[in-house]
Amino acid sequence: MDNNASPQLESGETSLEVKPESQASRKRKMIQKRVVSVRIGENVSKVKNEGLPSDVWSWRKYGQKPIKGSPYPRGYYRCSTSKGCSAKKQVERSSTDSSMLIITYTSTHNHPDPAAVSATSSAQQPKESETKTIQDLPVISNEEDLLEHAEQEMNHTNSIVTNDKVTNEENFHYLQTPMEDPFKLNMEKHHMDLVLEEKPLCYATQLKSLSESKLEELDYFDELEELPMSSSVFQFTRSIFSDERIPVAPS
DNA sequence: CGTTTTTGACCTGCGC
DNA sequence: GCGCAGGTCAAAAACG
Repeated sequence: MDNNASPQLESGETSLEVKPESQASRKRKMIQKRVVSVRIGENVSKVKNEGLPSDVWSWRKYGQKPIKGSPYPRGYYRCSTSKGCSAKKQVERSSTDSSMLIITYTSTHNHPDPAAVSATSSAQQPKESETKTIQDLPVISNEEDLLEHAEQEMNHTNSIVTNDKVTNEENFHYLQTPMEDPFKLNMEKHHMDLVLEEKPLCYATQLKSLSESKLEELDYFDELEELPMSSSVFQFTRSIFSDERIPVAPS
């Protein structure tokens, strides 16, 4: 069906391997992954969306599997924005913190940012995709849904969860306040587009300066391999801005 | 009607 | 070599 053809070619599409050590200990192949930790805490009710800088894309769920160490299943999503796009992401809840969502991005988009594209066509939004696309989005309605799930399992709303060992590859994780549906982010396709406007702005303000110039570098490195950046801000920036904003030069 | 979600089966990689 | 676990595919159902 897909043009990708090969079924388990995941490892084949991306030759960039990251941290063989941590990955090796994990299992399976090691492709370039970006792990993002999102906290769905009490803010869920106030914060309406996202947290994922990459939800400007459309994702199609293609699988779900229960994870051994975690009581929560993991959802597998593929980019549906472009047919041949190999970008994928996995969404799962932290086994230790039910209020934490672990989103793992794999591969990169081989097509321009949908938001950027539309912006381009409109000859507007010269900016990136950080704060765009909000216009088409109505308003979130699934939030309630989300809340239900979130609240049910996370009545204890942790105040600040550190990214301890929460993840496996933990390339970099940053906490946000948004919410993502644990395993049914259908909203993503519908509402995620508008996302990033409220909270991201806060960071954007300061990060922007960084991102504007660093972003390029970051992306660049992203493609190369993980950067041993020590600055938390840096990491954060990367996560937010470069996560999926990878220009991906098809060359 | 077209697209996405759901769900079970199948495949692959790793550890023992 | 076997078993376990993770990741993906594919058919059917659901949804807009």
